[in-house]
Amino acid sequence: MIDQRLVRDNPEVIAQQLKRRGKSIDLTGLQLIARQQRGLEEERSTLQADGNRIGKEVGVKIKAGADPKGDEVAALRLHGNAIKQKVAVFEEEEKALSSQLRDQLLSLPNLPSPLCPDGKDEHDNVEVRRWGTPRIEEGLEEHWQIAQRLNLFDTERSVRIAQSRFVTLMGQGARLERALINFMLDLHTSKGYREVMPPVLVNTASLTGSGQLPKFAEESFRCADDDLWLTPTAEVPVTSLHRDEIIPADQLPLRYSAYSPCFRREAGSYGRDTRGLIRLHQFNKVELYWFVHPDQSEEAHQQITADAEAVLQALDLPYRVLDLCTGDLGFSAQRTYDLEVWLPGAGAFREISSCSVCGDFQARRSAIRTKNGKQTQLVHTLNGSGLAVGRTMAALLETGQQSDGSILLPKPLVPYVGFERLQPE
RNA sequence: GGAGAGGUGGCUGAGUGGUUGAAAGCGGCUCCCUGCUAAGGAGUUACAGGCGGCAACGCUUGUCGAGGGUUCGAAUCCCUCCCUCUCCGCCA
Repeated sequence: MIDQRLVRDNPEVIAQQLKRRGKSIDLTGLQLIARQQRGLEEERSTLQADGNRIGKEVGVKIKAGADPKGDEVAALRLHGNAIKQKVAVFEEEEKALSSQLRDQLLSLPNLPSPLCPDGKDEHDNVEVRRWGTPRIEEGLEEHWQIAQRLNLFDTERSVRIAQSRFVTLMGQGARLERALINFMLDLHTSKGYREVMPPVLVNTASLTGSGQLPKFAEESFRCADDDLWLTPTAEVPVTSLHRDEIIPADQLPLRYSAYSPCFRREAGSYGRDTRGLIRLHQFNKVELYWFVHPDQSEEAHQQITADAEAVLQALDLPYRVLDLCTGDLGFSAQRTYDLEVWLPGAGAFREISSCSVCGDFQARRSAIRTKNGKQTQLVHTLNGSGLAVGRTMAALLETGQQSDGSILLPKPLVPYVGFERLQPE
């Protein structure tokens, strides 16, 4: 959420920054609401101060021996009642304005960082570096072909169990998925991340706190009878780990690595990635999440990205890093690095991690602050996939394919999986 | 699902109508003392909004789970809701 003081005092700054995202928003209405609200607040609190004074006066007089039913006290009561009525009128108006203001503010995306490259859509993203040598060959299979051939999952039966876009991993496939989760968590915890396994059902406040609501309700699965949703990413529960908290400055940065299944409706992606592990309603992800002092988010962003890259490097998977342009930035992000892994079978780079710095955007929505001496201030938050597990498996399958049809796994993974290569069972 | 108890500041925990944003303790911060030192003393310390000030800070409003109500005045009384804990039942 954007600071409402900015809306009041410098709405043109917001408009200008949101324009970089490709959104032209007229904020004069919102500014008016914000200013009216503040005006009412001023009048109301002055009145309330009068009312409080009368209340005290009555108490003092009665204690001093005045007749509680005498004229003097009765006059004060009358005055108190009059004030009360006026306050009620102001209050009602003020509340209406406040909730309007809040609703609209919650629907505004974060302002892009000044460092974020300007651009319209994904074509304007800036490649900042590459790692590894992409395997480019004719005749390589795509991961879903390999998975089918090696019997790693069952998609048809998954429709019976659930729907399309669900997958049931089996045998070596299930084993590999599990190994990858462990591998990633071990790698991150060895660098000081605290491991987290959060609830995957989250309430509305949690989804609002990290920015998925109110705008993206149609992307999440909801439990109709409860105030609960299936989490689209561990970023949601981990943000709310510290919702409404003041974190002592000496505890920052807090760095978490959370495994969770993730659930997304993928509304509006009908024809795309219908086969395999790329786009599913349910997938596994290991998420990295930082709460940092506001001065440190810039360096933290570099570090969290490096920590995500470390997984790809350990698995020997070539990738490139994109600095997302303003037009491609997610709702809560200020700046984002996407990691795209090379898929030799598909012959393309594919997003496997998204590392974002959100500034105080989520912290303000979630009331997460830190305190240094007397000063209370909002923390900054960062998140990054470390990594999307299904897509990692896809990359491993395509990268490790051998001429005999087996799949060679990277060495560091072997102790986790229990075998060196996947082959027909 | 049944019965009961309870939700108060960063934490523990007092407080049942009057100047209480709230005792005490812990923790934090500042300063002091120091030959009895894994110590002692003094002070300070909630959050959010608004106004004033370059600032230190001052003034003011709201907040004792949430929302309503009674009252000149509510942490305290009434109503509704939410949540937590304990016991019983059921169950991974």
